[in-house]
Amino acid sequence: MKKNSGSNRYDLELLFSALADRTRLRLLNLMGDTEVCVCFFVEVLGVPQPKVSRHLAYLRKAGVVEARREGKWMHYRIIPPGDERAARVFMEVRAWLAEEDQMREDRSKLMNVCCSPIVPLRLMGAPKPTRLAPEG
Amino acid sequence: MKKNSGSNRYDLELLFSALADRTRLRLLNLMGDTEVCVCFFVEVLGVPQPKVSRHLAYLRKAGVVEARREGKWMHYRIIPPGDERAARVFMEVRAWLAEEDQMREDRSKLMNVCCSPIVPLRLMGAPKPTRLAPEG
DNA sequence: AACTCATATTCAAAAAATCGAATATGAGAA
DNA sequence: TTCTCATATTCGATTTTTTGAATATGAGTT
Repeated sequence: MKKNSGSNRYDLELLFSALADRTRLRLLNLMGDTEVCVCFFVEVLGVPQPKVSRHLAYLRKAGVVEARREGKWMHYRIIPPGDERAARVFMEVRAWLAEEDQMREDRSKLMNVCCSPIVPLRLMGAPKPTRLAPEG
Repeated sequence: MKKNSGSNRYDLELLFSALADRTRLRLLNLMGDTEVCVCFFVEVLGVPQPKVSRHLAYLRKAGVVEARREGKWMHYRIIPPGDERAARVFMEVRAWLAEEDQMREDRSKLMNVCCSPIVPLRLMGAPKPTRLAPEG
């Protein structure tokens, strides 16, 4: 991955590189405005766990998500960029994302997986996605 | 370069891949709302001509710029995406771009090069950047 | 036709990104 | 401590992207 040059406030290419990959876009879309446990990403996207982990690390290094540990589980959430311009772009991108068919499907799959009474083996006892407090 | 999958209206990754490169961002920034001749890109960015040409081709394939021939010169201009979401993101990105130091420098260098009475050899007789008509 | 000039393309090498497979880490349970 | 489970990281291989150098194209000029 590219390094953040740090010359200006926010690295444009770093952000766009982060957004230039389907798996990472799907991860961001799933986070939406909730904090999501890694195991749900693996379940919903149906990709190998190390792959999910690697892409989450990429997003972390790009500064767009943050992780929180809870026991053995890790929760990821989006952190909007501090820079105003960057934040606006990022917001628009997420709104755009949300309209794509695959992204819609992913979100409804997440809904099913976490709200259904029949829980997949993999997710027994996993902490469900929790809506984040509106910023303020 | 990635291919446009065509499933949905506009390919997100294709756009972000196009934006995930310094040279291409600088080219877009220089175009702003004017049509610019390739020779000016070469002069202002100070990079080899084939490199400029290749990146312009990339932007063309990504559908964000269009070329117009005028004799032996080629003019490039930005074409905002047809999709409303995409257009908004793209607009925000350009506004953000314009605030970066390097981008500012590039633009002022372009100003100097095309308005100064002392024209570099390379640009003798080259058609100057022309402001595009406001869309409508 | 031949020549010049601006731009585009090809080519092979270098650099970077991505991947699956295996392994490491680190927290809780026993 | 050892064991298990969720997640992270490393490894080497594959694929993709980017590059400089050389060459091709294509329009005007002579």
